[in-house]
Amino acid sequence: MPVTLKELAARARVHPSTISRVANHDPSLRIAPATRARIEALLRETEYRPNGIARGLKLRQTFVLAVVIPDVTNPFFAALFRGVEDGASPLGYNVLLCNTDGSPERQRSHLQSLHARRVDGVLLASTFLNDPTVRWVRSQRMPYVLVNRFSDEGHDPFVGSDDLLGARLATQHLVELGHRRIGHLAGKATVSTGVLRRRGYLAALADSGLPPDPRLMAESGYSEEGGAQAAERLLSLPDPPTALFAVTDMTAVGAFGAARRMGLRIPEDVAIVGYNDIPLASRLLPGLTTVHVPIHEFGSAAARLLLEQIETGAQSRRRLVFNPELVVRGSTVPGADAPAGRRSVPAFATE
Amino acid sequence: MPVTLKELAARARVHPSTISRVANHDPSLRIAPATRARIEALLRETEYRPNGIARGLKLRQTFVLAVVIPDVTNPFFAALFRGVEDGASPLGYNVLLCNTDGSPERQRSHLQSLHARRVDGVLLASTFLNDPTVRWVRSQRMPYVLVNRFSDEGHDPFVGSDDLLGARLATQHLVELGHRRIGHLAGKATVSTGVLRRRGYLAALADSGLPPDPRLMAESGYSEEGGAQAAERLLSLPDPPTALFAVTDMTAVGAFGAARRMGLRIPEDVAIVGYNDIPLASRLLPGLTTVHVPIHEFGSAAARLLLEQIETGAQSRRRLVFNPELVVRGSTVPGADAPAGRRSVPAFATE
DNA sequence: TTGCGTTGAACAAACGATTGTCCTATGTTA
DNA sequence: TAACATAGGACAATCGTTTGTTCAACGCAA
Repeated sequence: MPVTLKELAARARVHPSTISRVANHDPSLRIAPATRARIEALLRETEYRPNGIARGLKLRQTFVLAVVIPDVTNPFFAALFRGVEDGASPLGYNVLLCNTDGSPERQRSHLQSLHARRVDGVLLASTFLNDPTVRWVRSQRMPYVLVNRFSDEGHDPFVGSDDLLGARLATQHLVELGHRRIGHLAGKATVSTGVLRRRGYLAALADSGLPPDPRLMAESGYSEEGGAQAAERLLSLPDPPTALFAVTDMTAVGAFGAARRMGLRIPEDVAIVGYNDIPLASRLLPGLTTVHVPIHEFGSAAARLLLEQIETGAQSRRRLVFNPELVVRGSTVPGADAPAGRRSVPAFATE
Repeated sequence: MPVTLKELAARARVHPSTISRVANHDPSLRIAPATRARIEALLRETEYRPNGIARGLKLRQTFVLAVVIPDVTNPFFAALFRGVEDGASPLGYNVLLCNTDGSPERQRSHLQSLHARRVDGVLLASTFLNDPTVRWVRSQRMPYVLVNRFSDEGHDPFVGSDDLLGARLATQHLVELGHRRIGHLAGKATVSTGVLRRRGYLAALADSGLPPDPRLMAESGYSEEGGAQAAERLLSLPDPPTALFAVTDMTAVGAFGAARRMGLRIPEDVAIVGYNDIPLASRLLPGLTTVHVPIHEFGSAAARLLLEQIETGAQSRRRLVFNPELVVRGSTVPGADAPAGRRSVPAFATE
């Protein structure tokens, strides 16, 4: 059993509060040098650490954050988590990780659990548009930040990238390469990234005077499996697309597999563009052309935003939107593998 | 502010303890049906959830576990974590994730923090041989399980695979393919997997009457970067190896890159074998021949072992050792990509 | 000697929940 | 009617810290 204040107090023949004050370096404490020395020796000797639970109860602060994501097995979210931990850990916070697998129910139950545990704040990267769980979190006045996906435009503290722009860049790139039939492996209509990237795709087509073709858009979700199925559907069309813009790198990876199984060459038979620039993207053969976003910074910036709210005790509405950048690799341009190490800077920050 | 027992008690005109008993379905509680109904209605109406902190203080149980790993960005550890969460979450536990980046100091400070927080138990997958931190954890009588790596032979509850056997299978496979100069991208001598896999490699060579060549062994660590460097060193030898056994899939991935940059064909110029069978392994081109271990099950089994200790309150010494299986893919045998979906079963469990 | 300012700590009330024990009305039995 | 169960809750201690307040003893000046 770890040592308690009371036990130390008994050994030092002082009151527990005195030990507490010495341990916490209370500046308002007046104490005889000898007593202080005795107590400090005892603290060192016993390696006393205050019971975090009791401390949390009294201080109403647990120094625990939580990250809620669909699946840490997805490299995007793993990197995101690292960003959060790297941002929060040096300040003494520990971070809980909760996977939802895209289930609203699981998201909800995780958040209720986190709330009951009195975590100091939550980072949400698994939310839907108009998400009831987000409304619940708001109503509980529990500090939170939305990451990558938003829920209700402009209502929440948010860190992410300009999805519309990113998707536009990606699609534009394909247009400029001469593609006329460009397919889209789309995210869900219930998720902001799905909607915005689709919109960016359509906007780029419109810019170029290309007519949108509903048959060239297939909802793939965000998994490799979904990407493979959707890609197979599109590529089996009588008049198949010559290029695909996938809502996500993992989706694009699925498309890679599907194209390979169908005996199609990349990029000669079908060019593929992804989104996020996860590490895997540059390791594919050919490299995956994709839209780079600073994933790790999403996490650390979100952590900062969250900690800021926790410290000030005030709900923030700051939105940090990074500028996405196109990274051209071999999956669209033969032999054009880009050098690694790009960076993004915040495009703009409102409020 | 979330509602407290005291507030509910005031509203229901009963004592807080009564509310508590109703909320917890205390079987020994005798109460008038009307009162019970009134309280239950109140509980539902206010969506009362007991303050987890206060509860933890009283019950001396937090329902929080922690997973300590080098880096969740590594797919192996991401999958491991999922296994743990999937095993623990249904029982009401939340899981903290701590990354050490292989630093003993960070590992130590994380564990001290976790201990002060009174987490119910810890899963350690970042330990070294003869790790002082493990000894400290033991001395604190904090429930723990070592995963994948062990520290002091047979002293700790452990879940992992038979590294010696796995490495032997891998190397044997290369021998059987006719390779005579087989290099090893070795893990660290301070980590059990590093030592055992190296030993397995040497054992397989010995079995085949092949003399070990110190120049064919290069310490690569466990990162892709390290694997690339070590591979480049070996492949630049005047008399380079025709095959490489990498301590880890990520190391092998690094070797892939290095070989490619040197203009070597895989497997014609150099065959490569990895270890762990992370999802990435089957997506490489050619697919990576590797030693399959049930990563997700490592996590869930370890969680079970940990929870068992927590429930019984007894330190366990059970060791769960899974049987590794060789998965042959294109990186050793041209065009031989294995079907996905292998399974391992526990080879044996001691004590 | 009285009074006052300091010094050096002790006291005690939280923070919210859990749980063993005690108390007070009823109703029942002899 | 006295004695006694029993039902239905109230009481209070406790988990380990933190922190505002109080208090005894001492030194010093008047």
